[in-house]
Parts: sequence; structure tokens; C-alpha cells
Amino acid sequence: MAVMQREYGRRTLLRQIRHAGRIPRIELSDLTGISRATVTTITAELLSHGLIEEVQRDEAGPDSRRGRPRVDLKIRGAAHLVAGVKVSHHKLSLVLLDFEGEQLAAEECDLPAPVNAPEVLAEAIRDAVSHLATVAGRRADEVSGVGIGIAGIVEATDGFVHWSPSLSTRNVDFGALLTRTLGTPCFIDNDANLVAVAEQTFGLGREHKDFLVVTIESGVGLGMVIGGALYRGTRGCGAEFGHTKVQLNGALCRCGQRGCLEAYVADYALLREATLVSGLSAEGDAGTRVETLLNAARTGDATARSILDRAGQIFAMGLANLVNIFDPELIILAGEQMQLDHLYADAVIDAMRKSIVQVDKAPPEVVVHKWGDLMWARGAAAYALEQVSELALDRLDKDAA
Amino acid sequence: MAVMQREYGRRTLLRQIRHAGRIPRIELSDLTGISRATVTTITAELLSHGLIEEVQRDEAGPDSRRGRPRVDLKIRGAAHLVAGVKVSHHKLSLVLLDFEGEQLAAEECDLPAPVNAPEVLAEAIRDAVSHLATVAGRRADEVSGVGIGIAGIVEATDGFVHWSPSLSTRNVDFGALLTRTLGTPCFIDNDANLVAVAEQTFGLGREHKDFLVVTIESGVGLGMVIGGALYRGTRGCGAEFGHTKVQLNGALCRCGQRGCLEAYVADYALLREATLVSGLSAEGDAGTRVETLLNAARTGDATARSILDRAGQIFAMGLANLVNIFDPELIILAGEQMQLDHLYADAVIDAMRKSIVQVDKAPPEVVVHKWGDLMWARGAAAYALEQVSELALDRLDKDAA
DNA sequence: TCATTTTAATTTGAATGTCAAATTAAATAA
DNA sequence: TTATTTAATTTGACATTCAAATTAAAATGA
Repeated sequence: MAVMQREYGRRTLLRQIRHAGRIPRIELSDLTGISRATVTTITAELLSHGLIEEVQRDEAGPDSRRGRPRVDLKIRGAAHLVAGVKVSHHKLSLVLLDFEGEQLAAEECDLPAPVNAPEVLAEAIRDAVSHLATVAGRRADEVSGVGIGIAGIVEATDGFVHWSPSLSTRNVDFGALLTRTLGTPCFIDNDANLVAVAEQTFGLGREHKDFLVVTIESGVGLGMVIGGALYRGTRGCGAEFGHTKVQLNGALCRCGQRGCLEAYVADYALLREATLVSGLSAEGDAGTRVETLLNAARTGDATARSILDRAGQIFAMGLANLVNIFDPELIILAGEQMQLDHLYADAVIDAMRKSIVQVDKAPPEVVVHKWGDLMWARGAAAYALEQVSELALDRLDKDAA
Repeated sequence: MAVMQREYGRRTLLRQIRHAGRIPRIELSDLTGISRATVTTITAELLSHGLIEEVQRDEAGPDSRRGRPRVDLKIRGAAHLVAGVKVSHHKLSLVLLDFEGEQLAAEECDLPAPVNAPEVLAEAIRDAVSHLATVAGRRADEVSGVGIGIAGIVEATDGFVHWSPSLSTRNVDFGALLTRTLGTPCFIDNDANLVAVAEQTFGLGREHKDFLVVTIESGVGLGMVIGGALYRGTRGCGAEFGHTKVQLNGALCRCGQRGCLEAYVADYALLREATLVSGLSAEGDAGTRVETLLNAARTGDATARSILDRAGQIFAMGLANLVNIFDPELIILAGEQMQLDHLYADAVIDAMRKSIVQVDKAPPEVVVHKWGDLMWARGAAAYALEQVSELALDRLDKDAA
């Protein structure tokens, strides 16, 4: 138990240093309540193990004071290398980060098929990570951990994939398979969860303990950070925001049920209506067809406008329900597709504001954060970073004992 | 920091003892990972301060083994007295518990009006608590803390009431007012939250870390326990489940918005439809009119059945949304009114099961827990118990330092 | 230029705490 | 009665934290 205390101190300080970026010991002491003496002891230990490093303060200017200058500590980038992989329909998106979170390389590569056997996908990921390392002038075996984000129902704690649209088989112990195939620890989670981790680590959620991330791709996802920790639910299928019901006996959804939010706001839902009502061609790929619909709306086509407007209203209603249930500080709308601008419209956010329970306090902040597949990959990498840190600290704990 | 460790141990052990009811030291050591030596030290301290006591094991029978017998520890009921108060429309419901959670007395008393000035309500609560103590053969000043559950928007951490249907004034520092008026620490929270605390302390949630409690009175409430702790949201108005939207531009709700769940399942919503469509009298009190409606449905009145069926379907949809977002282990439906049986019907639960995302694992358990206002009061008392324990431990921490 | 002042970081030594191992306590079994 | 078994306590070693003292490294001022 005495040793537990030290373990706690190590974790607290390393997390604080990571969060701050650069921070002197004295501030660490103030922020964590750990005494200066102990901060000195623990940081010395972290330094000697190469997890952190000292950097000279570049306080060239007004904030230079007298007295012994503070010496900043930061995560030592060279300590570890991690990769993040986002599995999409047709491709893999990858990033390589150093231990500090600095991006060393980024790549995309095609998959043989949208749905693959677990072994095939694992090998594709292995090769892609290997290539990624080479591009950055590193060897694949230098990578300390790989985070993988995949759509579907994932038990993150043990890396078990109950189901994924990217895999041909259900109930795969995919985390273990990946770890075996790549020869380095692999950590897998639902992709929406990883966007939440990315926002918490690198993005807009850094200063918040409770926030929600709503992701919009072809489906609608949700990641929840509650009390500073990602909440994953108990069956690994929490946060199925896209399949919350917004209409009794409503529109048919991909999932087979009726009235799902997704069945009103996803691209296929828009196209279904457009094809039915207006003369929009049923041919061509989804992306260009949605583009056509959006252009029609912009140029004043009433039918197109009506279709998009309803999608926006339904989306606002879904968001309002999240606020009514969670009362979060912040909601981040994350997605890349410009074609989803109608969901980010001010009118939508306003509609949401009008549908939440009114109190004297300000409603939660809603921000739009546009990013592409590479940012999803960064989320996966952030998760790997977290896990690799934990492994490194475990090793340190053992060394000390 | 060294002392922090002991503080942690004290809290962990006291909580464990409370949770277990009766438990020998050796099991405490196994369960908490704290060594036997330390368990001995800390429990000796708790014993000497009168917070716990030893009881002889009544293992009259097969489980008697050789060796020195285990000695059970339990919370010492006589250590403290707490009261719990639930504020309803026309009355107060109160319970008096000892520190062990044993009920010593219970009462109900009328309020001067459904809506009262804060001072008036505070004095009514003071008098009621005082009377309650007298009934139990105790003095009011023996009560170490009082928990109060009230409908509305409450900032539990500082006892601030933004708004409550039971108070004539908005933005009242009601917790402080109560503490001043009663002369003993008072703790106030939203009533639905306190039902969740009651379930966690005394009820069906005792073995679960993540569960939801849906309360049905005239409105619909929600309490969330996430990671073993009550989640309250950031503006003190989390969990407004009754005002989640289930229909775009739907029925008008008491809150002024449209499409709220409450506007379909609350008693006033049922009556609105019944009065409109069938010949149900608009006269009389809500309770008896709902009773009439229910009887009509039971005797085969198609209109009445249709009204209740839709309420059930909408309610199922709301529940399914909770499951889709939270993926909890357990959902407890708590309410007393028999008139709400149609919401508890198997058909409703089945409809919910069909509307959640299907995975290989079993859907969350849904249980119905019927209880009356006194159980709400027990929730308030459980909250007081938690807070009084904390105060007692704080004192112990200081004594030791 | 060099002593003084100021602030940061480290070292020191006392106090606190945890825990494994040894011991004591209290029962049953032989 | 004695041996055995199991629970609880005591003991002594070791780990850890922290306040206070000390050292380090800068700016300021004479």
C-alpha cells in the first residue's frame, strides 16, 4: 500500500505533465498538492527512466522574474513511438506519433475490400504500420503500441469485437489477433469513442471534465467523457446515438428498426427521400448524389431544402435530448464532410437550444470541429499513447519494487 | 500526503462495512486489499470513535468452522440520527433513521399550501423533523443531519435551488436557509436523484456500478449512477428525462415546449386526450379521473385502451433511447401509483427491448420497484447518511492530525 | 564587480503509514 | 488435555511524504 502511493504520484505527475505540455516542478506541486520534495523525487525517477525531459524555459520577455528560473519539464518524445489506425470502408488512415504526441508521419492506404476476414485486416494493418514507420525513417519494431479505431461493437477493455461492418466474422478477439500479428501491443475501440479521446487529449475537450462528442460520417456516433473518463457502457455498445428513436414507427433504418435518428439524417436517408420525391437519379455514388442534392438546395430547390431542413430539425431534437439527459458543459460536433454543413447550421443549433430545459444558467457550449480521417487516426493514437504510458509506468513500478 | 492514505483507508473501510452490513475484519482485508494489520488499526480507530461496533457472529449451524471465530463489524446505529424529507405537492413525508439505516420513525404531514415561501417551507420542515424526533422518543437536536428531496432544479453541491414547483421564489440558497432554520446540517437534492441514492444504498442498485432509475409520479424523472457515483450534470439540471423529445412538433407539454415524453405519458396528458375524444368528464380531481380512464380500458373501451397503449409505446421509446445511449446494467422503474401500471406492462418492456441496438449480449435488466413517498424520504435520508458519515470522518481526520 | 535579494529545486531528518512475519487469541478436533 | 486451525493483533522493517533547512541560479543594487 505504501508503494501504491508512489504509483499514484507517478501517474498523477506524468498525466499532469502531458496535459500541461511544459510545466515547472513548482507548478506541478501546486496543481497536484504533492509536496515539492516529493515532486523532485518522482520527477527525478521519471527523468532517469527517460519518460520526461527538462527543457530551458523560453521566457524571453516580460514574465522573466528574478530568482532561480523555473525549469520546464515535458514528455520526452523520443521515449516511445505509437501508431493510430482508423479503419474505414475502403481504406486505412494512419498516423505515427512520438511519445509527446508530435506527428511524425501520416498515411492512407487502400483496403482489399470493404469487408475483410480478421486475419486479412490484421495483416493489412501490420503492413500499413510497417510502411508508415519506414516513411518516417523508423523501423516497425520501434513502435511501442498501436491504437485501432473501428466501427461496430467493441469491448475495449479486452479488445473483443462483437461485430463490425469492416469484419466478415462476428465475435473476434481482434485485439489479441492484432497484437499477435503486429508483434506489438494493440488497443482497439469503437471509433466514436476514440474521437472523444482525441478531443480530450489534443482538442477542444482538454479543459473539460464532462463533454460529449457527436461524430457524423455516414452514420452518427457518440462519445461520452464523464468525470474526466471515457464512459463506455456495460456491454461495449453504449452511445448508440444514431439509433436512438426520434419517431414512433418512423422511417426504416439500416439497422432494421424504425424511427432511428440515423434514418433521418444519414446520407442514405437523404438520398432515399430525394430519389423518391424529386427526380434525383438513383445512379452514381452516394457522395456525388448528396452533392447534387445540396447544390439543388443552395440554388433554391424547395424539395431539396425541405429534405435538408427536416434532417436538421431531427438532428437538433436528438442533440436536445442529449443535453436534457446529460447536461454537459460542452458538445463537440465532429465530422469532416462539408456535405453535412446543413446539420451544423446555426438554425439547427438554435432549434436545439429551444428544445432543452430552460434554466437560469447558460446552455452548454456547442462547437463544430471539422476534421478528416487523419484526426480519427489521431484519436486512435491518443488511446495508444494512454495505454503505452500505462505500460511504461507499470514497468517503472516493478523496477522500483 | 501520508495522512491522505489513512483518510482513504478510513473511508474505504467504513463504506465497505456499510455496504456489507456485517463483515469480519479478514474479509474487509480481502475485499479492499488493505492488509490485515492496517485493517486492525483503522477499525480500532473507528471503534473508539463509536462509528462502528463489534457483534457476535450468529453462525449457528453448518458454516461454523474450527479456529478462532470471525468477529463481525457493523455500523453503530446509535452513532448518529438522520432524517429524510420528501417535499410533495401537498405534504411532507419524513423518515428517521439511525446511523445504520434502521428506520426509527416515519410520518407524513400536510403543508399549508402546494407552493410556499422558502422561509415557510423551511419552518414547516423544521417543525416536522422536530415532531418526528419526538415521536421516536428523541430530541430534535440529536439529529445529526437532514436530507431533503424536492422537485425542480437543484445544485446539490451547494444546496442552491434554481427553481422548484414547491417554492414561491426562484434562486434560493435553500440548503443554507434550512441549515440555519433547523440548526443541523441539511442536504438538498433533486428528488429523482435521491431515489437513485436510495436504490444504491438500500435497494436494487446495491450490487451495480452503473444503473438508471426512472421515476414516475405526475412527471417523469431520471437518476443516473455511473461508475458507482450519482451523476448530476453540470448545471444541476441533468437527467430531465421527462422533457426529452419524442416527437417533432408534438404534443404541448407543461414546460411550454412540444413533443416532450411527459406530454404523452403523464397523467395530465392522458386526461387531455380522454377529455377531448371520449366523454370523460373534465371535472373532478386528476387521480379519480385517471382511475376512471383506467377502468374504462380494463373493461374494453377501445378509446381508453388506445390512449394508454400509445402512452406505453412512447414510454418504451424513451426507455430504449436511454439504453441506446447508456448501455446500463440495470434500469429500475420506480413509482408508487398503481394507475401507472400500463407503463410497467410487459408489452412496454418488450417494445423497449425491440427498439434497442441488438448485440450478442443480453439486454439490460429492467425491474419495477413500487414504493411510496416514504421511500423517497428514505432516499433523502440515505443522502444525509452519506453526508453525515463524511462529516464524522472529517472530524476523525482532524482529531488524528 | 560583487554582495544582496529573490525564487526554484534539492536535501535532510522526523513523522506517519503500510505490511510481512511473528505472536497471541479463541475456537474445534483428536 | 493437547494439537490444530483460523482470526486478530503486535512487532519491527521499510517506504513514503513533507516541513524546514540548504543549495542553486538568476536579477537587482550599491
